[in-house]
Amino acid sequence: MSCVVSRPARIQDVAAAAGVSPATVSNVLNRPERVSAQTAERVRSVVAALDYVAHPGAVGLRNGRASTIGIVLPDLTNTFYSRIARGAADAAFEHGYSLVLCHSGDDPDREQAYFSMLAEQRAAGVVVVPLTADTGRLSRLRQRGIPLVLADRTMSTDDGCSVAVDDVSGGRTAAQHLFDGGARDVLVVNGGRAIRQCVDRYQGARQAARTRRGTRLRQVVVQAMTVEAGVEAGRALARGTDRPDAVFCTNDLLAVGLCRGLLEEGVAVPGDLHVVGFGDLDVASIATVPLTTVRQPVEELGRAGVDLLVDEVEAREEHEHEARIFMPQLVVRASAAAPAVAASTS
Amino acid sequence: MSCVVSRPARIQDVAAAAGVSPATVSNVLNRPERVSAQTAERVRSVVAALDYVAHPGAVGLRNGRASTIGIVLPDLTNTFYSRIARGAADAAFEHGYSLVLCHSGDDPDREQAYFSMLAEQRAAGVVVVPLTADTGRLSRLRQRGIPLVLADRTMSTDDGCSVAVDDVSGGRTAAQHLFDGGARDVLVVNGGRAIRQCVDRYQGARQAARTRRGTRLRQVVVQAMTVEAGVEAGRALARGTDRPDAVFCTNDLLAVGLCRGLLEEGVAVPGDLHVVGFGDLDVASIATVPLTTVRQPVEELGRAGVDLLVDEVEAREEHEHEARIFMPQLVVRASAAAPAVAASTS
DNA sequence: GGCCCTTGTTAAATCGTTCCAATCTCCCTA
DNA sequence: TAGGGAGATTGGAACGATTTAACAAGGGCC
Repeated sequence: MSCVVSRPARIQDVAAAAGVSPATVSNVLNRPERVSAQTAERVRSVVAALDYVAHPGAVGLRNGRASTIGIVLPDLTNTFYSRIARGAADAAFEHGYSLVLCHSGDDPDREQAYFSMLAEQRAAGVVVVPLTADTGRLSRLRQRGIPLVLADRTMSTDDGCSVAVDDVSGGRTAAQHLFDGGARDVLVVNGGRAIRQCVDRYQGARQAARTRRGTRLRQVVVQAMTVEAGVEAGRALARGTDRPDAVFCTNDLLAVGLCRGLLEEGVAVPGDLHVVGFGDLDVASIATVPLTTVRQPVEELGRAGVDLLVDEVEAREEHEHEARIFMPQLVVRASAAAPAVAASTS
Repeated sequence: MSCVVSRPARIQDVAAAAGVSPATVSNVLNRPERVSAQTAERVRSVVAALDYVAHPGAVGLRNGRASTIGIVLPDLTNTFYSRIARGAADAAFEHGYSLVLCHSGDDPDREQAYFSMLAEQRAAGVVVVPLTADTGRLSRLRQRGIPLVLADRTMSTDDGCSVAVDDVSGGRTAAQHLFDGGARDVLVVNGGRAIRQCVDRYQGARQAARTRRGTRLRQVVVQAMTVEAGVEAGRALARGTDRPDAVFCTNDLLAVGLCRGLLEEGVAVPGDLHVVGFGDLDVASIATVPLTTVRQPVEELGRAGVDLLVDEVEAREEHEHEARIFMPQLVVRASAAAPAVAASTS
């Protein structure tokens, strides 16, 4: 077998072929203004002919910084995180960085090991969805001179950029839709107080309720945010008295379960009761009763994280830290009807 | 603000502190047998004290190969691929490689661009789920001296390693379960002939049918492998005459839809009809009728891909290309009952 | 004509490792 | 005691780029 391995061209090869020094080639590529027009032209044609591309490793070594961005995620299996990864991958590709995937699997030690690894390879920066709110480990990275962007968490803009979804707004949107559909008495089926997202979403719903006179907002907290918990809540609701007009479940699994529990007990969705979920998981669109829910621009989170990072790395002085907040959007499906043509708006 | 950026230790710092040359430090770390026990001891303690770790970029430059593995995937949004990524990330972490995430988004040009990028940075190797069967672009990578492992596709072991799931076995397992449950007349609801997986799964089902006397296996091909198509198939089935005892849907979306279509028309699952799906998507476990289905060890695919790659890179001569095939497993849930205690087996 | 300034180009140092070949030590043997 | 050899250590040249400082060459000015 003829197995000719063609060595990629080095800067010296280009220099020799163009009859200039390596320094000039580097100048043509990086600071064209320092080089005469005809030299530049000649060099460029050789670059094209030899298909020359600078070796990123060598550049990284010399510049003290690799053209690499790390993304540290708790769990790739969760579509929320894999969608962040997807957005980050797109943005990194567009900016010409390579993205190092770090999946910590909910293990703080492994997360820490990834931080060290990224520091060792002098990554240009890191986008991280941290496992815990403990900022100590994060700031150590920053001390090593590696810029950091927080995703799905916020932080003071003194310390760096962050990107997140506005859960309060999401909760408000969901509740508003129910009220606009004619509901007066809305129940929020919510996860525990310890989960920031749950607290925010409920707070948003309360805001919506406050602006409508004569409405009522109740809350019930479930043990787990799973389909099973939703089924149980649905059954309880169907059997109980004082049933609300509509339910806002703070995630889609709960909502799917709730619908199922209600249907089992003969309560029709959306006939007897409107239901809104949160998250727009795949299951929302394919559920028996397609779910009206709130979609988060998750890919945008990853994308913006990388954008901000690249800005920080490349603009250096001019860069200003920023906390970018994304607004979720309502996706209307069958489980909660479109707003009746309300008298108030037209 | 006191912003002391502590420079990481270099090999020279270690050498100086231990009173030896950089070469000796390198030897201690890479070829301990060449160095006396006491020197090694001294150097090692300094390494620990200074927290020294070799700069991967410099190592890569010197060795002509970075400690980086690329993973090229069509679409991170698809859990099949993100689970591959997860397995690959775990394995890469264990082997001490960093994993560069390349999401081609079903765009061949972008896939090609990633190949070039990985070649430029002298990646140690690439795990790829290729968009097309066109091996030209792949072999070009190999010509650049970069080992390649194919995932979810097979190739001649002359050209490299590959990892895949045995869809024939999966189809057989699914059908066997139905026959073991007492079915004599099984319908396969399948995707198009153009999809390799569909063909294989059906073939497996046929094998299972052949080994049982007095059984019948039919097939119906649907336009798309979606819930909607499944619903339609379910309704048609319920209304039609000559209804089978059991149905094997070659993916879970079809199966979920089928169950729904059947139930709408008053056919009970598993009461009147057993249903088996394929894939074990999230939706399988949370569907109204929890789905008996076939689980593929997808994470193992990514994990094994990286393992094989690392073996090829590190064992060099001794490495033998390998086509590793993984066996899917049946997950029994409600939609198809556990086998009756058959007279034949006991 | 000598001096200085500008413009374009380049030699050489540097980044942090690895590895080959050379050197140095020490001990054993003749 | 000189010579030889084994074992441990080290100097220095890569690897492939960037960048600083220096150097020619040409032009304007006194």
